[in-house]
Amino acid sequence: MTELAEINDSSTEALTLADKVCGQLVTAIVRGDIPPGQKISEPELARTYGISRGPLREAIRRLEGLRLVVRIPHVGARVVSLSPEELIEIYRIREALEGMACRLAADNMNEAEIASLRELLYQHEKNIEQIDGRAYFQKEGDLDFHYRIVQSSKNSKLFELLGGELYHLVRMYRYQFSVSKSRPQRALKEHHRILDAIEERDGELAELLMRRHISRARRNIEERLNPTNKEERE
Amino acid sequence: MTELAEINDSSTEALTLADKVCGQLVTAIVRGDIPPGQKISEPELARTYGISRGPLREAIRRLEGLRLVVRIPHVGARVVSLSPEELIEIYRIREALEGMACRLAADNMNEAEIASLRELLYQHEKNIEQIDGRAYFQKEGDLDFHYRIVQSSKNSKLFELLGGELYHLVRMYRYQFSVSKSRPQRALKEHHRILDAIEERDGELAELLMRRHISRARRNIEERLNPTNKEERE
DNA sequence: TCTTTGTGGATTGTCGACAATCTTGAACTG
DNA sequence: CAGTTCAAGATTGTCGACAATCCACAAAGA
Repeated sequence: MTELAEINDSSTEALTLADKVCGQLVTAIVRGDIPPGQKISEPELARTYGISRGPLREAIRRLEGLRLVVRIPHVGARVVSLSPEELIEIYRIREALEGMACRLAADNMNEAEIASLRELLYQHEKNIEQIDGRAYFQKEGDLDFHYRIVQSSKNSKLFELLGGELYHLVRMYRYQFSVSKSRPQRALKEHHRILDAIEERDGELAELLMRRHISRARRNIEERLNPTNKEERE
Repeated sequence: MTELAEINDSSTEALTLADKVCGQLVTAIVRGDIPPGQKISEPELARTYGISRGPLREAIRRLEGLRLVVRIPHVGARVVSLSPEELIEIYRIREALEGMACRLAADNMNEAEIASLRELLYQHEKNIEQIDGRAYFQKEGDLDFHYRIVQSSKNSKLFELLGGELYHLVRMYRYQFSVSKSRPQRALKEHHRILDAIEERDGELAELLMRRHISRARRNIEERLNPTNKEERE
């Protein structure tokens, strides 16, 4: 977990209470400490985090913007619970957007960034070998790769979209379904190929490979959720 | 302006004050009543809308999530001011996402929706003929068309993304640069063609046409912002 | 017994006041 | 005269209390 932090606990910054608690809530929700569908009680949470209800409410409003909670006026907020369909939808969106990001990254990524990203992949390789069975770090590691590609696309709006709401939802899903360790070696190989294409400034190929990569992950999920009927729409 | 309302004033609903003011602020910002870059003073706005600072702050937090304001802790919030580059970025994202939405819409739109959308286009036609010069309604009208396509894609996450933050920014741009009346007839023709493709359930063609449509709009903007250097990257 | 209604409790929404921080302008010094 | 420091004012952040709304459960009636 490197830049993925973004909004996180352990903040010695000049952040406001609401921002700090918002970050803590994000990680709590993503990790499943607050399970999907659970009601969010303002008084209870306020006591838990030792703050007043004012900042807490602002934090919840921000979580709403991140699509991590759903709020109903005069009733309360609940942690979002992704349906399988919505999860697939997200992956289809990622396919389109990250494919685009990859193409842009091939144009805009500088040598240092490429080298640094390659280094990251080598570290993932070591992690996979070491912990083997429970590919725990790989989970966030994979997202790190994707995150940095998007970042290197130098398209700030794309970065906001993918790095903002979509990634938190994907992270949440990964933690809770613990889908990973499914195919770390293969995924890593695909990452290397994608980076190869970027290094050669072949944006078209990079986009194609990234789309395939995410598409495979999506089909992987679809099979896992629908183990019976093997024939998909294509 | 039909469904585009979404969050709006004139709400007799059981909405909370914060939600109502949030909607009012959205339209105020989109229409330029609060110009880009302007500082948002909490006490002043609270007096203006006749509410306390509490709900107002929550509304601002939501605007932050919609990317309509940028907030700096302990300093304050400012209305976002889009750079030309960011605007182009948004159009590139729309190209990818709405293209995808169009493909999905070709599969998932039912006959009634298609007929209704066709009707909308006829109304636009009449509007254009009537007011001719100042194609005012067409501005929101165009967005209505796009909005409904996205809606009919039946991909809820896609709808959230495009209907949420991206559209408000596009609407804001349209109002402020008043770029429209540029090519209403041509745009309308393209809309009809897109709908034709959807009617024939030709998702591939529908996607292609939508991408071209948005791409043209983007190039239109690029020329307007960079009138001198005619040679673009392609 | 099932439905309906009403009341009690709890939760959400709103407000005004206080504390912490930033900004601005003037006074002071080199 | 330029640059720095500091203090006053204003603004943002936080809190606790009150009002409005919803929910659950119990009691009454059909």
